[in-house]
Amino acid sequence: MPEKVHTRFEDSDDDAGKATVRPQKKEQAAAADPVVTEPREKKNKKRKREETAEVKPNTQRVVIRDGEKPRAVSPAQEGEQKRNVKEASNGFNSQKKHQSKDQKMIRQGKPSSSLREKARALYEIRKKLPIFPHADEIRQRLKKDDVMLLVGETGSGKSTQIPQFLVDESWCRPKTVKVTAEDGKQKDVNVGGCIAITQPRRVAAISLARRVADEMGTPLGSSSPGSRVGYSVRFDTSTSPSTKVKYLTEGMLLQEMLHDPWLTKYSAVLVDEVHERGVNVDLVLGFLRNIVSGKKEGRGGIPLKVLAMSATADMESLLSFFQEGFDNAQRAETDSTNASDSAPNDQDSKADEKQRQVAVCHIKGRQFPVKTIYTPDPVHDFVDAALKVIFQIHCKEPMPGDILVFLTGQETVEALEYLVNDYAIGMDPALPKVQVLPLFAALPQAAQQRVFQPAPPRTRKIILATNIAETSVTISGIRFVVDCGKAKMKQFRTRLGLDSLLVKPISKSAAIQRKGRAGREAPGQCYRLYTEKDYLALQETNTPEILRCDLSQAILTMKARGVDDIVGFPFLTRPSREALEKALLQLFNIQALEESGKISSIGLQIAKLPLTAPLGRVLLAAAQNGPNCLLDVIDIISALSVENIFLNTTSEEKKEEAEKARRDLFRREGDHLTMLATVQAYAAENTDRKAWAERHMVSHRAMQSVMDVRKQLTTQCRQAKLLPDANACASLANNQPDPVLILKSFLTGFATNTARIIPDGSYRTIVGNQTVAIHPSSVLFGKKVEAIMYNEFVFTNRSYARGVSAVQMDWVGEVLAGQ
DNA sequence: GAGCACTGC
Repeated sequence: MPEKVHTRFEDSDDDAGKATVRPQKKEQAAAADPVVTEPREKKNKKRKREETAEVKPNTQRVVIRDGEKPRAVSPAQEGEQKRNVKEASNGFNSQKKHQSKDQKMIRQGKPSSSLREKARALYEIRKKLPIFPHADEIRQRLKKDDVMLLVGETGSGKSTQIPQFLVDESWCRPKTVKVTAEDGKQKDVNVGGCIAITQPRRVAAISLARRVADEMGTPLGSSSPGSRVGYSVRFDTSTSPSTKVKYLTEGMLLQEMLHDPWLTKYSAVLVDEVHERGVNVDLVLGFLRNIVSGKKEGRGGIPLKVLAMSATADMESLLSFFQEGFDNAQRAETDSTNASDSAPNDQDSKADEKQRQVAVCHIKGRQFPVKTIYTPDPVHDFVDAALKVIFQIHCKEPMPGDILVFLTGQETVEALEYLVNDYAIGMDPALPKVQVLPLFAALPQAAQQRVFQPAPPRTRKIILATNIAETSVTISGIRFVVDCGKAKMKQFRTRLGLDSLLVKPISKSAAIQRKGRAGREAPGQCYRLYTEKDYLALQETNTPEILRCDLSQAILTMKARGVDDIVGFPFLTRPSREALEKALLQLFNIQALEESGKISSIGLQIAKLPLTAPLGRVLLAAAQNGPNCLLDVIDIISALSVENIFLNTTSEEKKEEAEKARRDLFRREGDHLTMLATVQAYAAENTDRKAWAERHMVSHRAMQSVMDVRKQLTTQCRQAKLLPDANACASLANNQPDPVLILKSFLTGFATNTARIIPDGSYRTIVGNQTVAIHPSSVLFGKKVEAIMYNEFVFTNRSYARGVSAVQMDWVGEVLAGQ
């Protein structure tokens, strides 16, 4: 029989009970305070003593330099990150004379003395984190309840500390249970033993893992079989057989669920940065709710602890989300017990009731006060307003103190950059100098790095940034924030099937996040280029991505993980019926779903690929056309799945230069074959790829990602027997690409993304008859062909097709007829 | 005549 595991309480601590809650006024008020009452502190001390006594040498707690999670500096630094991780995991900081001894100990799974020392030093810093006094409270609550929600402001230390608080809890130990397999047979399954912490970004997952490994005095990831801390992100997984704490991206956890829907490896899943509300986090939360509120058959009944962590206080919706899951389950259970007429005994039903609570906990962050200054009147031109505020700050406020300005996009950043530099020329020479630094994603890597370098003496840095500085990048030295109150947002319009990229007001929580950037190191000031009234009228939180995007991938993800009834899936925010239906239809059109709505074998294959559903379909279609075609299509898809492989051309002369440099890569068939030529030329370059990229005005950084994706896709296609082994492929390498076969493969996934030319020379979509223009970045821009196929349909100033190739009407007809 | 930000065995 499966080991029956009910969550029981080893103690009925009133204190903990009070804190465990449905939303109660009292508790929230108490929790909002910076907390830490006398008695609790004493209790913690006692608990800590107990713990120290039972700590094994390699569980020694450790470290942290400051409260903030060790965010990497820029997403593009990832390559460097990887290298750093490798260095950290190979060499540590051990002195040479200790190395062999250390390595021996590491092989045995024991921390070296240098690791322990480092950990001990870090422990002193950890102790000062705001979260630290809450360790016992968090342990108590999770011992009792399966679900906990935690609001931990920036700098509270939640992402690094909580896994360490929990890793030695008794419920965190692996157990062997009997589980009924699909074939009806009973089999032994190991359940639990590891804690997963999800992150929205790869850099965060890796750097958190590195920090926590240091704190725990254990080597990182795959560097040693005894390593207790690891991470898993796309292209880079580093874990060991002893991994107890694993940082991973949300996408990676979803991927793991494809093979292990019950997450049997894990005793707990901590979902971090829930407030960012990407699609993946919503899916993860839905799946987790199903697990915690169900019977956990696949886990032999062993609970999975779930801790959702957020930086903003909006926990109401999450609370009712999980509570609703428990309530539904309770109701279903009561119904079935009543039906079978066997009344549960009192104790059990009481236990069940208590088990189905959701704990809530608030932790104050460590943040300096930031004064907010609003404009008295609405601002019409925020670039102009920002210019004035920048110089007002610069003239009035003492040094040091850099200024971070939030703008909407490259265009406004560059406009303001020009204005500030222009104005600075006439500035009083007695004033400190200014250094203007633009920061946006499309900026080349070297230019992005300048933002992190210290300014020359007597110089104030003025960083003009897009949203990239809101979450992805942390810059030190900022004391002043100027917030225009707007951001460019992507919104998928279901009815038109197009993405819009429009400037929209930000939410209150985004405004708070931006403001917070001024108070990381000292008290700061935030100048909002809008009125207080406007602020108060802002939407509370960001619109969840699931309401703003094409849902076909999300739905395929659900179907592939056994959710047949999409309408019955617990969405934290439910998308519109129209959006769901549109996505189902789209999946049906590419044969990923059967008519019944069940996932097809094609759909299952697509779901395993790290691609959007249409691109996955293209890959499978290409496989039907033989290995030659598949290899070429993989090259193109790889280029399509990274942002712009061609460098931006700002000036007119640069543009000409670029055209010249890329002439040999240009293909008249369109962007797809041009990308193929580029990827193949880059891959064939064996001496200096970086120089090659520079010569051709191609982004070396983007091409490195292309090669990563290409490798991943090739490996997966081999595993799926869609491609012969490497040797056989090598002999195909020199074959000439077949443009017709390649483009027809693409049409299988993109038949509805097609347009034909009309007599006035413009293009109209074949399905829907909407006007669409070829994007200026396309090699077909300004060209007139019978019909076009495109990967993206985007609205900015007008409707643009991006990723465009020329096709023939009869090819489109063939594919559409086939659907 | 134009490119918010993330992410995937």
